[in-house]
Amino acid sequence: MDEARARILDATVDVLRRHGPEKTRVVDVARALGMSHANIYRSFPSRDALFDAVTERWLGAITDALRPIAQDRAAPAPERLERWMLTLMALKRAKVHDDPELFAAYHALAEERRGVVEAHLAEMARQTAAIIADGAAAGAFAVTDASRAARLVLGAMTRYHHPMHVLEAGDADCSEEARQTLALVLAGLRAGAI
Amino acid sequence: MDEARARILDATVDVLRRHGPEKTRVVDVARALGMSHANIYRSFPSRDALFDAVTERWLGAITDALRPIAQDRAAPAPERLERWMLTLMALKRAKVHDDPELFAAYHALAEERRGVVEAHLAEMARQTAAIIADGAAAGAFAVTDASRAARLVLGAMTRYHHPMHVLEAGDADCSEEARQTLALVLAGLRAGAI
DNA sequence: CGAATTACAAATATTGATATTTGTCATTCG
DNA sequence: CGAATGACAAATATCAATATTTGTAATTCG
Repeated sequence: MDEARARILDATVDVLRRHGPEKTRVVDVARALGMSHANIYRSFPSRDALFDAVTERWLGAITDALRPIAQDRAAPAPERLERWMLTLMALKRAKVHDDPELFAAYHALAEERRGVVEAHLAEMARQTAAIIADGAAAGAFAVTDASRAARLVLGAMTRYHHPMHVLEAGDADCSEEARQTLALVLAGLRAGAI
Repeated sequence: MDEARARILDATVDVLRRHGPEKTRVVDVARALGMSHANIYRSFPSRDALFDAVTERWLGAITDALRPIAQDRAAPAPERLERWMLTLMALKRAKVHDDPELFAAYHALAEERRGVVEAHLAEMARQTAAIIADGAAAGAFAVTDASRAARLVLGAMTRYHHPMHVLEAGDADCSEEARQTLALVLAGLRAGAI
């Protein structure tokens, strides 16, 4: 059953890549799998739910890749936060570079799935807050509310990780600019500017 | 002639407000003015040029409103930068609040007029750089390249002034969050983090 | 003579008749 | 009996015929 779900999700991504989200039909997905479309509804209650699941899996892969960095309590927080952020950017940039169509499809998909995206952003904030809390405990940051600081850091870096901006940047490498922006913000955290 | 252009621009904005950019026809604008559409082409070479002019005027009003702040060399740079940024946000928020349809129309319009938007962003960067340069001269910022610093500051604040994000935020007041983010960044500039 | 219009071809949008898709369910398959 | 399907009504999408709009140029208006 769960195996079936995964196969359907894979096929859906294939169709999305080729046709974009607007023109991806669940009949197309069924055809791609050589099954009747009714069979898809055994795994997913609706087209919307199928698309939600695709989006969730995509965003989940990102937070999964970042989690080890967020949890690597051995490394100093400022360095870890930089690594986390640059890895996030590199992940997205690689996706745009490898398959701009698919990235655009995923982005368009996510635009309409506010709930899924909110949950993703919450997890991103949780990971960032964990790093900042460690930094505060170690005396690297003069921060009392790690969650609030995390929200500020993610906000300040939106320009560099939001899919829309990543897509707009295309192949341009913004990592140096992002690194400098983060350096400014980290200096603020260190100095206890908030 | 220039008077005619202004009247046409006003009428275009009216139609845009009601119909959105997608469905705004130059025939509609002409009808709204009680003239033949051919007459519009005496003032603007094409529909595209008309829309460019509308966008330019909109964005110009914003930079015009901010310029006095950028040029107020009496005030200390950090304070001035904060005032500049919060004014920018307040301007946009007010526009969204007063007439969300129109703001969305302007935003959609701007999305397709890269050239006009680039020029606007360049002017924004120029104003920001002027403030930062003053701050550097006065010793408030440890910054050698004011233009680069300006780019970083605007990038870090994208989340708070980019029309798309402003539109998404709707009526929510992000100014406190923005103020804190800017405080972090300013601390970085003060500390010479770049 | 400058300001505006009507007239027009090419490009674009609208419409409504037709075909496809979505989601459900009773039925078949193994 | 669980897994999959075919058949179906309602909702959507497609498509081609029709109507509107764009941009130009020749013509009228004051």
